[in-house]
Amino acid sequence: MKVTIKHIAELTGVSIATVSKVINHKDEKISHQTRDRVLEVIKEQGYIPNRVASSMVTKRTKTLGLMIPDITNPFFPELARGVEDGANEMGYTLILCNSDNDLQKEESYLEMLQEKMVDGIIFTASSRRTTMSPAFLRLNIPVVSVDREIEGLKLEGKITVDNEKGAFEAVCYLLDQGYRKIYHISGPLLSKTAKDRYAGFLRAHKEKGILPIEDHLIEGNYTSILGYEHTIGLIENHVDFDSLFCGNDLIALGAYKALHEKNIRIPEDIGIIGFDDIYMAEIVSPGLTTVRQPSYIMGYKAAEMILDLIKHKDGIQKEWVLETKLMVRGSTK
Amino acid sequence: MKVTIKHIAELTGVSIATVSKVINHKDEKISHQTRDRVLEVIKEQGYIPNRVASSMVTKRTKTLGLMIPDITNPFFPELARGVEDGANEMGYTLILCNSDNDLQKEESYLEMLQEKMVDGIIFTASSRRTTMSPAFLRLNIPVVSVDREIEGLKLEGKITVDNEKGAFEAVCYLLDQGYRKIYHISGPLLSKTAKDRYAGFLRAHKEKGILPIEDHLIEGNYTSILGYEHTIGLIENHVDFDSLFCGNDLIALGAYKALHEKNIRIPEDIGIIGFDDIYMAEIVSPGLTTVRQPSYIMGYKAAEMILDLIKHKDGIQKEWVLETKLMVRGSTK
DNA sequence: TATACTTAGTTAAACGTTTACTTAGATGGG
DNA sequence: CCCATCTAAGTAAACGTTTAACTAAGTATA
Repeated sequence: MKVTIKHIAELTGVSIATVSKVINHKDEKISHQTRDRVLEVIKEQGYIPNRVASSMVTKRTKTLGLMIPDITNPFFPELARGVEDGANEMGYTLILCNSDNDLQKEESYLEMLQEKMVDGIIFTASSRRTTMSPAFLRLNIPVVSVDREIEGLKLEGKITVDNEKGAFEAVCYLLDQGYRKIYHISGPLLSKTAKDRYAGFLRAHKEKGILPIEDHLIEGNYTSILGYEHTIGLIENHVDFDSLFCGNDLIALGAYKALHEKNIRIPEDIGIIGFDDIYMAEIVSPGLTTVRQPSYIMGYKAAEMILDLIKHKDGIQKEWVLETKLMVRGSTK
Repeated sequence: MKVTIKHIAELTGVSIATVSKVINHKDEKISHQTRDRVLEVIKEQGYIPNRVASSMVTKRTKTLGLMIPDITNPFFPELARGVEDGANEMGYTLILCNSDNDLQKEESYLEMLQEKMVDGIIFTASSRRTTMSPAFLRLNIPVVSVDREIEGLKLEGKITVDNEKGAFEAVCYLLDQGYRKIYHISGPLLSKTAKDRYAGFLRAHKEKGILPIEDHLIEGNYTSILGYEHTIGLIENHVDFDSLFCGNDLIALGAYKALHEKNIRIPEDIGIIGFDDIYMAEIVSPGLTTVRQPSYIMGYKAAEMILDLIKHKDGIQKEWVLETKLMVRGSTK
């Protein structure tokens, strides 16, 4: 049978309240002798506190929910790691939810998390989500969104990156290097992220006076498969392009594959810029020039912020727009 | 204030037991009318059951712990996805723990998981773990180990891959293709996984009568950094080698980088084989020949197995040794 | 008509903690 | 010596469920 606080109390010859107090370091009013005796019995019995019982009364589970589209997408492990490290430092634990960009799955996970009484949720919205469901709005725990934002919704906290500016700088760089026929393979355009990156792409052209480029947009879905296929498409249709600004690195790596297959050189024939700076961007040859997102930091900050919200700290900054950084490597000349 | 089963009972005019029964579909003995009325009130009030409270009495949290070294290592997201999908199908939820191959962190997570009363733990041991701590042995919930096993320990369940055979086949393939000077950059050799792969490497040479190769082993740590550095080392020390059998794909990709930098062609000058078949193996150019591990399936099976163990199903298979598969791509001739 | 059985519930204990409140005894001040 | 204060505990309610045991009313059986 499992040993409980009650057993410890009996064995030590004190009340359970006393045991509870020493466990929780509320022991200013406990004498050294009793405290040491309790501690000794706890150790000898291998007592492990039952946190579900204490959650019952404290109404805190010390658990956070992390909802992301897919941990298998290389952008997310870093972010998840950041969240986990931040949470862990404060003694919190993380429930992982992969929504697969599926709104229904997202909803059902959201409900599960509420049932499990998590103290807060860190949320990277499905790229298909454009609005909030009633279930979401009914949520009475803090939520902070990371990376992707939902237009028109006020969440408690928000951590994003300046996607428009990041894209703008990347495309400016391409233009400055002399590339003139840039195509953009984007993510799904109903997500704000993809829209913002496209907006940066447009503004760069506008400011540099390079036009028209209306048909230089190809909508993808952030996967390397579509990156590959769209690039193959461009080549086989003899489209005249000299560079690719990809909505993320996965798309860019798909493009790499297509170009390699067609024996087109990077960056001599075609320049490529990605977005995210996933782990592989550096490993691949040539190294992928890309817009770095501080994904680990985003996760870490999200954890910090949600913990502050949970503790009702005030005066905290509830919105962070982090800076991107252009990482110039070998895929651009 | 949060709405509880008690409110629902009052509003409907029945006892809380009745409400509980309809919630849990133990309603054979409940009339249609009351059931519908209860359901209606539940909906209208937006009632969400408090699973912490029910865990208290059922002694089930419907939560699993997943302990892995690092979700940031591309091998693990797939595995984690498999676990999550398996767990989710049965209404279970996953607590993610990254041990960083740090025994102390592993211990403290283990304790946390016990405190949170998870119903079972899926465990990929730290590569540094060679023995089980008392905390681990005290565990009174099912544990299944995936991928890495701990020598001399009997866990309830075990899911592995035949690493020796996978390595054997890979190295045989290299030898069959005419490669004769194969170096092996391994993982940390105190892990059984790394040892087994090395054993396969040795056996292949033995069976093909190619010897001696005692000094063809370089110990790495499963990171691309060491893969890169060791390869650079080989080249700069003018070691005579014609191919690399890498302990995992990350090492192999590090080697890619080194070889590209030194303008050495793959596979013409140097052939490379990796292990795992991570996502990138296919994307990279040339495609990486590698030993595929069914990581998603391993995770999924682990989830299945632990759920069976939790339910005390008997007659279940408690040990799976899955097959690897050599994926021949462009990095070998 | 008495008895047994069925139906549709209700009652109350239990799960393992935390915590506000109480208490018994010791100490100190006037 | 009496009252107030302090110290080191103990008491018991509460958290929101589940579930075994009970019950009251109706129905079928002999």
